Amino acid sequence: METHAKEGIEKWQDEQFLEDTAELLKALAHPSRLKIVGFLASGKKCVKHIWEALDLPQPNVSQHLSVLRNRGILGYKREGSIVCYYIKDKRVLELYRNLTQED
Amino acid sequence: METHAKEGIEKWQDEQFLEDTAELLKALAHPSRLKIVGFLASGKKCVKHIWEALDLPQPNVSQHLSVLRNRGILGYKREGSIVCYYIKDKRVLELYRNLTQED
DNA sequence: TTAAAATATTAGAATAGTATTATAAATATC
DNA sequence: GATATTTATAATACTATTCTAATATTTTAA
Repeated sequence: METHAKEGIEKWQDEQFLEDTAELLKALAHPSRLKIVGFLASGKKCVKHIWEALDLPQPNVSQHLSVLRNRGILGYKREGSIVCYYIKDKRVLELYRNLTQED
Repeated sequence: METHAKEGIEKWQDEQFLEDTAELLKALAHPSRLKIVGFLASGKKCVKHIWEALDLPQPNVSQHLSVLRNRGILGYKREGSIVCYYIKDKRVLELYRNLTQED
């Protein structure tokens, strides 16, 4: 009576887990993308607000947003002429809090 | 009466934090390195044991170990002719557990 | 001191990630 | 429709990462 297919297998033996998780971490493993995630941790923000607040060139931010969006970390919503991004993957919020907490 | 220098500043505004954290994540953001960390999560292991258990070429593992070691994630101890690695950075254990916990 | 075992390093080619610049697309306003 | 604003995409040059194969280093034991 197995309730899960991979019961008893350690996570590090699950190649799918390793690849997916590495992809997730890779997406976060850049100062600017981490900055974006940190900025979005307090809520949804529009693109212009993001690149102005973070003091980064607009196309650069747009590219980083697309990395985060394509890996399912961010979601977005068009609101008229502006586009607003938010953190979609709850695990990422947890991870970010984990990384920012003082020891 | 400030007890910390950077009080009141959000973490995402701290460029040093962003760079350090991105480096940490980058070191973990590879399937084989994640696999090594997962294997070491249960305790110290010697190099041969690592590359045999993980079914990876010896020089490859050695290179990955050096990445993890250089970034302070792993520590090691020579014991006679063999070298044993262990997880030195406690944050990484927390991160790994965070990543492996089921939702 | 030589040989074997364990681990590390190096060199090279292939691939991937990045910033910058320029341009395109979508929407809103006039 | 013309124009301004916002965001995305493309092209390029540059740098970094990765794997593989070969070789070096360290330790132990014969």
